[in-house]
Amino acid sequence: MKKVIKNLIREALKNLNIEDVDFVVEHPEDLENGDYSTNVAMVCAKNMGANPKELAEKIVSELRSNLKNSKRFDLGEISKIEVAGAGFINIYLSPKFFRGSIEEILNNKKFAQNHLFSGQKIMIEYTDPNPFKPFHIGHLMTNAIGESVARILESSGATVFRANYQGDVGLHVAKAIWGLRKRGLPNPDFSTAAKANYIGECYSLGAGEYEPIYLGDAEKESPAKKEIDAINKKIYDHSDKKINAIYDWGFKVTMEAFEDLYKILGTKFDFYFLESQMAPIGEGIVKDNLGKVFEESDGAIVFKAEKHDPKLHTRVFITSQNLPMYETKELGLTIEKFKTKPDLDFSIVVTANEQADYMRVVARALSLIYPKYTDKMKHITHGMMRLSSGKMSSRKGNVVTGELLIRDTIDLVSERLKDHDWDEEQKNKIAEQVGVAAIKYSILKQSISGDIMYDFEKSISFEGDSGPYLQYSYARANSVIEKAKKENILPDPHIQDTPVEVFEIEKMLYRFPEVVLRSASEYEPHYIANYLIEIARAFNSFYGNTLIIDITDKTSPYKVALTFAFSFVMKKGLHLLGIEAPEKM
RNA sequence: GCACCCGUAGUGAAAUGGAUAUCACAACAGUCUUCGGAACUGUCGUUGGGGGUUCGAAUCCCUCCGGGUGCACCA
Repeated sequence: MKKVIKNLIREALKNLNIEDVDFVVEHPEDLENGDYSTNVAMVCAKNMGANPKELAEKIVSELRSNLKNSKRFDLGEISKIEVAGAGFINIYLSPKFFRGSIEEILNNKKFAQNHLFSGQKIMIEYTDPNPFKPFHIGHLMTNAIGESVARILESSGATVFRANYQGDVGLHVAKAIWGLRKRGLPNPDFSTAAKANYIGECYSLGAGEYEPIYLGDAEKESPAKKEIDAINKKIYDHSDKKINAIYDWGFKVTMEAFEDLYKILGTKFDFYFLESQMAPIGEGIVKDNLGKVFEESDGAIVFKAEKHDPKLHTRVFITSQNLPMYETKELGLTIEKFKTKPDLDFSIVVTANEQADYMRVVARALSLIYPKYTDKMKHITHGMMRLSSGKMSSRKGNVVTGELLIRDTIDLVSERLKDHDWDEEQKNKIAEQVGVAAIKYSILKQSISGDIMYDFEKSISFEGDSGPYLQYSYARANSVIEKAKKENILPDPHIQDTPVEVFEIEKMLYRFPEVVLRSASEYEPHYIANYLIEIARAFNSFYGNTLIIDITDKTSPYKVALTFAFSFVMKKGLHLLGIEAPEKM
């Protein structure tokens, strides 16, 4: 439709002998100002030194006569063209157009899909929790964003591979194992989640004890540090059977606990990469390029990125102790991804924005070594989940674990569901879906770059601008459809008897594909979240003010069709956010 | 200190350089005979300060103020 309007205007300009210009056709913020609006008159007037309003009137009368005469454009889909404000031309679509769009939504299974990434293979890495450490709400944020972006890309024609990258070795593991030896292993009867939680506590204990002891101005190495460093060495060289046993047990428990969470969250990873396996690959790359890209400095191997870009800085890749840093493992990881899927068009990594600068340095090093990957790496950074009381750190133990947040939220939902006489299993399933929706929506409703304040008191919302509100409106539409079936009123979008009024909801549903396209091109799920809130509000308003099911009403089949179209778009939209749409709640 | 990101009602957010800056929460006032009140209808209230570019600025540029993150052997 947008293209049709643009062409119409171009033709009008040609007839009026006005030079073609760049102009925009967009949806005005307020539906009062039409369905589409253009600034063409203002742009032309500026070039010609003319009065924008007068010019707009001229263009409009030309448009009107073209619409009447042209066989190409007289589709009866435009009902009104007006000049408004400082010289805007507002275009109002006709009921015929809206009714056609409802039919399109009902009949076209591929409605809402676009071809932005058609045929492309994309790997997206997100979540990245570390075994032996808690799954905190930052991981929840990365997971929600990564999963949503993955689904949006799929809906734009891409084949997406989901990847997870986990730190299975390193000091954090030694700290957790030190804590486990101090406190003993947990009760074997504990659930997987409780065991994982226990391991997280042991990690915090070890991390706390590892810190130096402060004595006035001086500081002293803690006795635990030596022990933890010794454990760390044994983990690397697998020399201690007892430690190996604890390691294998702890690794299995935490990975299983993560897997349980992914299931609740609706993520299924295709590939798992482990840091310990990336390290030797990265080391090989660094050593092969020593003297070319990397250089020695104070015994370490570094990359002086500022030589290539003054905004970048030097980073150590291999320490003076000959240990590979995270940077080196990241090199190995990227290469390994392209080795796993050689026909990958590009590879996306999703992390918090604190990693933005260092990723730029790594990407620079990589593109010097493998120029062919330069345009195939994309880093998406998001804001941080933060507490009112400063930065969250699993080292300090002041974390809200993701598992705890999910469980508490689900409990809240269960409380509200307890009066329904559905069976327990169904209730639990719905509570899970609604709880996850509340959490995910609170993350995805805003632009990914912003930080999210997590407030213990307010927690998660279920009303108004919330995930459950979206699900509620879907469930409501669904129950209307159920009732229509019973009354034997079949949805029919193209009957002659349609309501005189065009509802707000009709004016919004046809815009869904544009919203998805924009979300895909900017990697920003929040456009979809905002759009869904708008249509949910419009539908609830329609529902509240109109009787949909009414045998005596000839327009009832159309209203049922409209309800169908809404429920289709809502379900699809929720899916793109990684949120389930329960039939009832 | 240097680099990057960010300042929008009491709170959380939205807004391709476009119109009277949008939405929710909170607060206040209504709706409860129709299909699910996790709802609907209203009221209230906002672009950190100062310059500039533009027909037009929350948006672009400069500057000041305030916040966050990163900056050599952690991940």
